[in-house]
Amino acid sequence: MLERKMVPVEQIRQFRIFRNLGDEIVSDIRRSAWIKSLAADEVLFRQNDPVRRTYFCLSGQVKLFRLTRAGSEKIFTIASSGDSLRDSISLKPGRLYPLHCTAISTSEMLSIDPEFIADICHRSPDARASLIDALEQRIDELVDHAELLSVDKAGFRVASYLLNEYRRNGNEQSFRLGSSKKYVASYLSLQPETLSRCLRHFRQNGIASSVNRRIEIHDPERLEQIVNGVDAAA
Amino acid sequence: MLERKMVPVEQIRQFRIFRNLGDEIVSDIRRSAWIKSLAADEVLFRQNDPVRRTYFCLSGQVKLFRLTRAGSEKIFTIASSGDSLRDSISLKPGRLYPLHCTAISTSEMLSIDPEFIADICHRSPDARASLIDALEQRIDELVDHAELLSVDKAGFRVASYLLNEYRRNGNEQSFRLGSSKKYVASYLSLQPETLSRCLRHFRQNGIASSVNRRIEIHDPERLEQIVNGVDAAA
DNA sequence: CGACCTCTTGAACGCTTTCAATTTTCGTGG
DNA sequence: CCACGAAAATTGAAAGCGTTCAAGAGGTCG
Repeated sequence: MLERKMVPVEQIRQFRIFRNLGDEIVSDIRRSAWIKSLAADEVLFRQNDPVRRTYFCLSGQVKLFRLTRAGSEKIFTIASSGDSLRDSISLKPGRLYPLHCTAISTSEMLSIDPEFIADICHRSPDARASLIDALEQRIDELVDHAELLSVDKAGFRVASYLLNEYRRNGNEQSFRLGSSKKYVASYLSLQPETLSRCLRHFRQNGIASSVNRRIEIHDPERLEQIVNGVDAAA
Repeated sequence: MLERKMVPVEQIRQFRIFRNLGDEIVSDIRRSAWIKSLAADEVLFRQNDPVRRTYFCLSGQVKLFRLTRAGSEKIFTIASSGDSLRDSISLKPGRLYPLHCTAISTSEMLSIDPEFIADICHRSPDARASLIDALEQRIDELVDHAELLSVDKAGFRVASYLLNEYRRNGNEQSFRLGSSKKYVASYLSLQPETLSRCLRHFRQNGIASSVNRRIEIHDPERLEQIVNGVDAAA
C-alpha cells in the first residue's frame, strides 16, 4: 500500500512551496515523505475525515468532490500531475478535509505529514510566503467558482468555462478538455444533457465546436460577449 | 477621510491574528494602523484593484460582492463588527481584491498595511498559524458556499441557510437575520421573490416562520431532513 | 470484437425567473 | 412624536429554461 521508495529531488522541487528550499530541508522531506499509489476509483481521503496527510499529485488524475443528497458527485477540482492539493493542508491540527478525493485514473501522490509542512513554514520565510500565496489563490479560484454557479443560465456557465480554458491554453484555437464532459458538467453544476445541448448550440452558431475532448474556439470575441451579457445567444 | 486617532489595544486584540502578539508588536501596529470611517454606500475597495490595505471591521457592516452582467450584486459575505476581511490579505505584493467592498451602514474599519501583516507573520509563529488557519477556514466556507449554489432547488438552499444560522446561534429557536432578506437572497443566488415564497411555504408547513428579520425555527429536524433530501417539502 | 460507460437527442414536466402591482417597513425631516 | 417618502418585502400570473425520463449512438479498453 505505502511504497517507501525515496522521492526524487526534482519531483519535490516541481511544487512552488518546495522550490527554493535548502538542500537540508529537502533531504528531511525525502526521508519522511512517501509515494501513495492509487488505482482508478481508489479513495485517497474522505470529506470530514481529520487531515492526516497533505498530498501533491505526481502523476495521474484525481477528483475532489462532494456527494449530493441524491448520491451523485459535485466536482470541485480535477487535480493532475504537478498540482498541489491545497485542500489537504492543515497547519494547526484539527482541520477536516472539506472534500472527498478519489483517483480518476492510476495515480501517484506525494504524501507528506501536515506537521512537516508546518515545520517548513516556520523554517523558511520563502516557503511560508508560497504557502499563503497558494491559499490566497485557492480562495480566488473558489470565489470565481461560486460566481460561475450564481449565474442561472447554462449557456453563460459553459461560455465562461470555455473562455477560461481557452485563455489558460494560451489563446490556442484548439485545446483538449482536462477531463470528460461528465466531470465538466458536474463542475458547472449542470446535467450532462444540458452541457451537450449548449455545445451543440455553440456549434450551430459558429462559436465553438467539440469532437470528443477536443474543443475548437471559432469566435472568442462572441464567447466573451456572451459571458459579459452583451450577446444573448446563451 | 483618514482619521489618525490611535486604535485602542483591545480593539486590535479582538482579532485572532493579533490576540497573542507581544506588546511591542501591538505598539508597532498602533503606530502604523488607522481607522477608516465609512458612510453608508461608501466604497472601501473595488474588485481587481491591487491590494493596498488589509481591513478589519470594528463597527457597522460591509458587503463583499461581485457585479453580474445585468448590473446587480451577487453577495459573497456580509462582514460585521469583529470580522476580519480575509479577502483583503496579501503577503506577496500583487494580489488583486477578488471582490468589491462597500459599507451597508456607517462603519469603522481598522486599516493595516499588508506588508505589516507579512512582517507580523515572519515575527510571530502564533500569528502565522492564525493567519493560515483563517485562510483555510475561508476556503472551507467558500466550498460550502459553492456546494449551496450547486443545488438547483431553492427550498434546499433556504433550508440549508436557515439550519446553518440556527446552529450558529446556539440552536436557539429564535434569532435575527444578519442582514436584510434582499442580501440573504443574493447570497443564495435567488430572486427576493423566490426567497419570500420559500419562507411562506415553510410557515404554512409549520417548519419555520419569519417576522421582518426575526426567524423562528419550529421544526429543526424537518429542516435537516429537507437539507438531506429525505423530506421533499422543499 | 464485445461490454460498458460516455455522450447525444427528443419530449414533457416542474420550477425559478420575470414583470407588475400592492403592502409593509424604516429612516429622515417636519 | 408623527408624517412622509423611498426601499424592502410580498403576492399573483405567465413564460422561459433546465431537469428528468427514456432511448439510441458513439467511443474506449480489456
